[in-house]
Amino acid sequence: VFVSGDAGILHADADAFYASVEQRDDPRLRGRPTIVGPGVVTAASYEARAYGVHGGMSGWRARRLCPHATFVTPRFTAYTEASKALFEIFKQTSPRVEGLSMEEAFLDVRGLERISGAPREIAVRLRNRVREEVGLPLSVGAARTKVLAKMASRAAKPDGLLLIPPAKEEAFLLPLPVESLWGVGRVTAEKLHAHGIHTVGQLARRSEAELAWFLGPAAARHLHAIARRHDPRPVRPDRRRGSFGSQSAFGSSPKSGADLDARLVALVDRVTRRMRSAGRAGRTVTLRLRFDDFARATRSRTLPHVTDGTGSVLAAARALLTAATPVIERRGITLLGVAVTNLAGRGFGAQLELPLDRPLDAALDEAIDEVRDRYGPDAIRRGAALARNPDLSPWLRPGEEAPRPGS
DNA sequence: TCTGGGGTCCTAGGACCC
DNA sequence: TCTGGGGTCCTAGGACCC
Repeated sequence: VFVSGDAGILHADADAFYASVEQRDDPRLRGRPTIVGPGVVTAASYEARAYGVHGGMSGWRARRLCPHATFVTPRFTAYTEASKALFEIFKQTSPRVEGLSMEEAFLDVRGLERISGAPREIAVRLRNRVREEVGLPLSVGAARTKVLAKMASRAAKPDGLLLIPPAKEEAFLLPLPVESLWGVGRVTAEKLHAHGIHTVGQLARRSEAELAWFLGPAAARHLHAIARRHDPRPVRPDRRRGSFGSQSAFGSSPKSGADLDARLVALVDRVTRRMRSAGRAGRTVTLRLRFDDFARATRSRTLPHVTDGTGSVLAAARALLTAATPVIERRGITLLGVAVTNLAGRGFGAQLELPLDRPLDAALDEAIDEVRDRYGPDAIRRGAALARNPDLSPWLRPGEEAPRPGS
């Protein structure tokens, strides 16, 4: 017996997104190795990946590996358009869509079988629609949890579909190397290897307390759970971003103070422009630095008021840059970045229609359940604190007074 | 692996409060 | 001047992801 809820979370991911858009728009590129981004590879088509080219690689290295590849300069407006079209179809497929980036999202399709069919049918239709209406290849993973769905779509690539029924979860997951787990990178993999843990199966046999000794409590809890196929995180449709940032890298030749200030002004302008068009404002300004030896540092200041204004963000960023001048002169600078975090308007909510014949209490209980379901068991406590205290920073508007520290 | 640009989440220490 | 137990907020760094 196969119940749809058993593999009702889809992870949909457009393959080699930027490169696929380029191949779609220029027929000459189809079937040929295509690399987006001179300088650094931002995307490589699967034809180019066959030669060992991958994202993040320097352009000259990619050229050496695959000399006959076509190099294309990125066209971000085209990618933004394609992303919109993609998400339009995602949202028509399920009311619960959580975007992870321009080209990938989780879709909760549980409970849709009477309307749309079983997860596999939904996934097949989704892939067809994206191919026909957007012209892009889409890989889809379907499983009971987010992690499994994400890893299934990765295994399905390129242009594939993989559904993992609950009975097959262990066979799929346990033999995999730990580094293939979503969230395990180089550092964590090395730590696990040092403790004799190489496969997910070996990880699943260790206790959380043991892992916590060398991974820290949060990573231990997370990895312990997902190795045992526990992942209760719901698909969250209305997540809002937590920061706006912009950075630019430049060569290691000496930079004058005036050069740096000009760059700073441009960065702040970009960031605050984007904030204003998104209708967001924040309180913490972070200056990001990278030195000649590629070491990084950040300097940040939290303002008493949220702001989206070029002037106030620039003033804070300038003060941080001035304070950092001795370090910059000593070590040399190769990257400057500005970010605004601590954004207002990060709350939790659920709206329900309230039929006139329903008692308010029942509807309220239902709304509370819905919030708990969407945002986690902790959300009510956090949300209640916000609701009781209108002065808390997340709901401040630009210019409103923020609470003093300690309140 | 000689390194772009945009993000998320977690950890740890310290100042400060009752 | 030795010091309990429970908190909040800010800063800086780091791992990880696309």
